[in-house]
Amino acid sequence: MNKNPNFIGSYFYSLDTKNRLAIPAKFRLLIPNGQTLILSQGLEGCLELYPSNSWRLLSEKLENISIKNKKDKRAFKRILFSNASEVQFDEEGRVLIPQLLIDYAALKKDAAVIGLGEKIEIWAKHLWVPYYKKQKNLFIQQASKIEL
Amino acid sequence: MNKNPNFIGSYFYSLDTKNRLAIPAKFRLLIPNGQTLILSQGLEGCLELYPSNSWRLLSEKLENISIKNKKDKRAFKRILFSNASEVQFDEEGRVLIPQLLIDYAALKKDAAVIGLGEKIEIWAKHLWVPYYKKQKNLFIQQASKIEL
DNA sequence: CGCATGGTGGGGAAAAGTGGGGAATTGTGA
DNA sequence: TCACAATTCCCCACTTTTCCCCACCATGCG
Repeated sequence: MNKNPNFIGSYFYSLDTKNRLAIPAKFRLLIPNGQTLILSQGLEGCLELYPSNSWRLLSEKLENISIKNKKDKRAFKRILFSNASEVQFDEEGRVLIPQLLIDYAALKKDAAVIGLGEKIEIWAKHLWVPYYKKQKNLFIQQASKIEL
Repeated sequence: MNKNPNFIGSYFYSLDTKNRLAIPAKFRLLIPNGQTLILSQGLEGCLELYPSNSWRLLSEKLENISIKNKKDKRAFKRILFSNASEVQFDEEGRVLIPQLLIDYAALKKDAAVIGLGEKIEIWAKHLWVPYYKKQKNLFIQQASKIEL
């Protein structure tokens, strides 16, 4: 049951006035009932949503990174943890997004929810669309070099 | 039930005129009812708040730590313990912070409460914000090296 | 059509953070 | 021993946020 989830696909949903965002039913089916999720800042201005297992794996990985300096290591952990937040589904399968993370990701009404295997990314649609367009060409170039 | 707590996330609360500081409800839920907490000096000018279990773990760790100089070890322990203070929640989930520790952490009205797994750190906001900004870059450099 | 499912929206109760009054406690010095 | 001041603690009150619940509507499918 607790196999690694495999989130796939993109969905365009809307954030309501109470900062709630629906998570696709297909994704919810991959998450054990009642389990909490970790919502965190991602790279390129998106948010990352992890089942708590996956986040634990990630944070252990990050913590074992070789940072020589203990002081840097403490700083690293502080940033990692302070950017994250525990969230859970309401009865309708939505998640309440903390204001801090709304601001970070510049979320307005329209949001994109992207399945990326073990994690789910959440983008402001106005950021996702140009990013997608720009990267798509790059993707095609790269793909032609790669054997699939 | 008494599993290791796992405090996650950052909250910006305010210290009132009676030196009381709210602890996030999400954190309180992880602490058995009626349990006292240990508040002590942390590194980089913050305060550390431990559930008594975590505090016990910390002091055991401290015993086994290898500091060549025994004198340094004693000194470190003295500072840590002498400034530590037992605190408990009032009816509203707040904690009274002793004047000594207020001064140590340069706490003004605005405070940041950071969940770091087994412990909670408390920062003066005016210290946390620049610290956060500065360390975030290091974090991004490290994080972008990691594949998940 | 009729029913089930999935996303959206909102009312309202409950919880959470903030502030302060005032009693109880503690400590100090006369 | 007493008086006084400072501190701590127990309440209560107010505002905002969160959460439970229901209702609506579009879609898909037998």
